[in-house]
Amino acid sequence: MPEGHVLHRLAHAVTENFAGNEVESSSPQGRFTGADLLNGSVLTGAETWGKHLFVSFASTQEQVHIHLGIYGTLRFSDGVPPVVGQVRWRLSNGGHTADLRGPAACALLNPPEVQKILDRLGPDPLRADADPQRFIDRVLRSRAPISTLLMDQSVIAGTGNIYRAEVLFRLGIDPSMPGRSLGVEQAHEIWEDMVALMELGRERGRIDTVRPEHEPEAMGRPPRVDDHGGEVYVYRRHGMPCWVCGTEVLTRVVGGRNLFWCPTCQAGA
DNA sequence: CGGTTATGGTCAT
DNA sequence: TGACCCTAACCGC
Repeated sequence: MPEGHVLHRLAHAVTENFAGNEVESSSPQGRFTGADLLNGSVLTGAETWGKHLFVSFASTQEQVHIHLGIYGTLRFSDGVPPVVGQVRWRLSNGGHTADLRGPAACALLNPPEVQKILDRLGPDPLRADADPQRFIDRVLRSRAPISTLLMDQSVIAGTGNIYRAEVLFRLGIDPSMPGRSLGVEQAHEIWEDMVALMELGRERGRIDTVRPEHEPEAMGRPPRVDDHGGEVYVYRRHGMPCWVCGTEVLTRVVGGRNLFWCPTCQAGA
């Protein structure tokens, strides 16, 4: 259940748990054929671009490419627990074990294949080497609605359905506004807010987007109860009153995904 | 137990 | 735009 902040945390966790270690690698489910080739190799590290995770080994130039898709998970546990359910890839050093389930992608790729994936990705707000100008330029030139652009990984990599809805709310931007009708200033604000929110998400492991004055304690309201975790303004709050103005939060399917917004706070330019 | 849903993406039309 | 891929959790019957 991952937006980019989760993948960055996972890269860190893989590195922390296994870097420098000879690892046992297997595919209990049998669908990751490269797993056996890596068994006994020394894992050297893991890195994330957008929602893509790459794991490196000392024995080969090839990297394991992982994309979790909408419901993939990578979970860590102590020791070596019995395999439960569909485990695509199991990585272990005896002391710690990581189980990958339900990924959209898990494959051993050579450097050109890795590069091909990276070439498709826009700047990642969580990477120090990200170039915000690439994002700004794409947005200001596009006729597509900003809500669509924020889900386009070639425009901005790592952002997903929660962050797009929340950033647009926080900046009071109508989701249907074409990218090119936004101001340069606004485009910069979107990037900066995305960086701030995703850094917080990476730190906490959950998505919190509510400003201090709208937090449960400040407003005397109960905390948000939703299994995605985190305090948010509009994501999955359709039919409920906006915490800022009281208007009913709306939802609509945009590009096959549920978009949420407040028609009053995000009334447009 | 079956239907629904999910922070995603690709491919065909 | 729609079909389809991947897995688990949750809900109502």
